Amino acid sequence: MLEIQELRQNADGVIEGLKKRHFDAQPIITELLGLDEQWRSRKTELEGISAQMNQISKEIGILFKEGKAEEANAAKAKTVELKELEAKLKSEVEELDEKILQLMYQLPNVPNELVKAGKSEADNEIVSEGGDQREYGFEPLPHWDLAAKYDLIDFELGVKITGAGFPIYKGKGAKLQRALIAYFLDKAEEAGYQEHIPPHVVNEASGYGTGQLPDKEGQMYHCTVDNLYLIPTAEVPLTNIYRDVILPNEDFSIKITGYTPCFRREAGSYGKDVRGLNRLHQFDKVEIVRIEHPNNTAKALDEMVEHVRGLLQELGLQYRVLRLCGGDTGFASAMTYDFEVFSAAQEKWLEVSSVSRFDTFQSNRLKLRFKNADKKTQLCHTLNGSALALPRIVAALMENYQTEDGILIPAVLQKYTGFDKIS
RNA sequence: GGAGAGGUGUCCGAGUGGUUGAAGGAGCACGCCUGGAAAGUGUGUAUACUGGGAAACUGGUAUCGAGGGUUCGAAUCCCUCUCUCUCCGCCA
Repeated sequence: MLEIQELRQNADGVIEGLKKRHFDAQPIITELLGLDEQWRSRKTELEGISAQMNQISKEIGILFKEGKAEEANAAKAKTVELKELEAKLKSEVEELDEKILQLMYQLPNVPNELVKAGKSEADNEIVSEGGDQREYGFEPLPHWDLAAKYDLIDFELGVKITGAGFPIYKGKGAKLQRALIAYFLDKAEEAGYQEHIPPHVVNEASGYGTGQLPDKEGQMYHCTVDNLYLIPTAEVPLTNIYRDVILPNEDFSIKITGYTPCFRREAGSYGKDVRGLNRLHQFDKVEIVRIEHPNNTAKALDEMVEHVRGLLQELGLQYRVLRLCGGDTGFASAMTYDFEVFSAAQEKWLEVSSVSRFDTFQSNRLKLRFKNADKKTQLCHTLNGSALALPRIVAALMENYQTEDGILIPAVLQKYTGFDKIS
């Protein structure tokens, strides 16, 4: 959520910035500022009345203490009218509050200055590329065929147990998952991220904290009996660790990581790119999360991008890094880098990581702050990224490392898998 | 799941209707004291919104788990929810 102060002081800047998303904020912000002005005047009025009420109550207390019951009762009569007025103003203020909040929820984050305007993924900028395209010398199989051929992943069995999008990994397929998770976590730890194993279900407050609620409710599985949500990403529990936290000084840099399964309903996305591992309802991911002083955000983002790049390089995958254009950048993000690996067998790029800076957009909701040099509280910046999401990495590894008689395991993973080839 | 006890500031802990944003203590910060330190001593020590002020600062409002209610007035009384602890039951 944007900061209302920012809108008051720099409405034009926000409107201009949001144009890069092809988002016309003008009408919302105009309405918002009007409501805000009303809100402030009502609020001032209300507080004046409350002050009077408090004063009278105090006096009544003193009168009773002095035994002047009659005067006290007379004073009580004065409050009747004030009380009515107070109630009326209070409900008006609350109503305005709610309207303002609903409008605030509709405004996405303002893109960073480096972000180019654009409508869709077609406008994303490729900022770097690495790795070589694989030459096969035979007709490569897509991963779903390889999964069947070597009995690594059983999609149909998953359908029987749960439904589409919940595959069952078997044998070396399962071991490969475990190896990747361990490898990613070890690399994150090496880079200074502290490992956490968070809950895989979260409460409503956490959903609001990172912005999944109220809007993206349909994306999450909801356990209605207990009103808990299955996490769509570790970002939710990991970032919410710092909900309602005020860090004591400005000397901080928090780096945490965690592996979790992720659950996404993906409602309405059937039929497109859903084959095999490309889009699942449950998948594994190692996430990295940072909480930074605003001065350090740009550097932190670069470090995260380099971290992910390092993983893809070690895995020997052909990849490219995209800086998303305004229109493709997530609602809460100020700037996002996507990582894609090339699948020669599917002849397309697969998104395997997304690294974003949110600046104060999340921390405003989370009430995550620090004490600055002036002893004032100030919002922290949050960042997060996948390092990495497993399914498409698995798909790319299987496809790119296939030979005619098996699938090779990249050198960095062999100590985790215990085998160097699947055949 | 059943029964009971509780949730007060950074922490401990008072407080059962009235100048209580909240005693007291600890911790922390700054000052005094000291050759230096300890001890001692003084002051300060929540968050948000809003008004005034260039700022230091200052007026107001709200906040004692959350939300409602009673009352001129609620940390204190009533209701709902939630969390923690103890006992019983169940159980990996």
